[in-house]
Amino acid sequence: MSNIREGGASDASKESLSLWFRLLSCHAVMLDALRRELESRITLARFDLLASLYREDGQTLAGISRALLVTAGNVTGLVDRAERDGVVERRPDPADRRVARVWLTDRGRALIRELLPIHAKQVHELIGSMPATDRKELRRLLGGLRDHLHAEKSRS
Amino acid sequence: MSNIREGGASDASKESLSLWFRLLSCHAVMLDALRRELESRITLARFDLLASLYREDGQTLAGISRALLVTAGNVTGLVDRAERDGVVERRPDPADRRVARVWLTDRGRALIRELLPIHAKQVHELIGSMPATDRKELRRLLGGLRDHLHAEKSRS
DNA sequence: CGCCGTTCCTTTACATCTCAAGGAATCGGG
DNA sequence: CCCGATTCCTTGAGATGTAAAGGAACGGCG
Repeated sequence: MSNIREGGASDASKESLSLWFRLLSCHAVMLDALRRELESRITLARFDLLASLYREDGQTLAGISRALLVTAGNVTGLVDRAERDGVVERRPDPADRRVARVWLTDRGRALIRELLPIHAKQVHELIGSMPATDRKELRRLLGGLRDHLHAEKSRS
Repeated sequence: MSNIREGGASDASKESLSLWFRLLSCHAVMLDALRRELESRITLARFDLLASLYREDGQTLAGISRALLVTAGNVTGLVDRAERDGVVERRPDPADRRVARVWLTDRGRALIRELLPIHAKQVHELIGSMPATDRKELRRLLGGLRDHLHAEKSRS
């Protein structure tokens, strides 16, 4: 009704901002708690790397970059350090000499197998205190937002 | 009903994990879009710093650390670089010689005044494509989760 | 075959972030 | 007043992240 013209944020815009701040806040607090839980064993970035490889071993660096939503340059360093510490290894792709595929070592697989349930438990402890109804609804709406965002992104 | 004993994640735990992954995904995609919009003018971390000071000028480093949910050591460097670039300045606190308070310079204030509406507009463009009803509900539920998380944190 | 555009990975420079340790100043209780 | 605990900030090492540039390999097309 009002705020058709500019000159300050509209109510809808303020509401979106508030939603975004709340999402940021939830994200930061949860990350912090998860970091504390796993930090003595592994960093969060490496956890994400190993979890992604556990889901699909032998991914290319470019694939990992897309899966983890980080730049390719970042993945190079992440894999370097993980390889140095003996939890993954690069192997050449026989069909394409540009490509390096990354595989879990036995140690890496054992580590991520051990940590995944701890991580899941921690996430559930953080979120589980919400009423089940709200949790279901929140999950549904976040899925909707995620889909909207992806649609938005592919448009540009 | 089932999954009382362990041996794989329970349904509720899987649901929590899924919720968390969706939140992570929304966070990453939105941050990426926001970064692209502002990146030629300012980094996101500095934007957060200036926005926080614009809301309340003359905060202490410890206060900024709490407001931005980052470590004190990080704030030192962030303020160092912002000061080097002339958008903020440290001034001693007359009542407590341990404390350095951070103030926006005129340039810093002009910059954040210019960027805030751009940022708000961008956030609303990203989120606004959701149905208004869902948006309101999502905002409400994120508020609930945030409060649950804070309650959880203060317990430990 | 030969060239051109694309994809894949790495490298560089730099900003951001954490944790841990430490120095300086304040505060509170003897 | 003095001393121990706490608070505030900085420093240092190292991991994580981005953007940008560049080398190497692939693939298609004339």
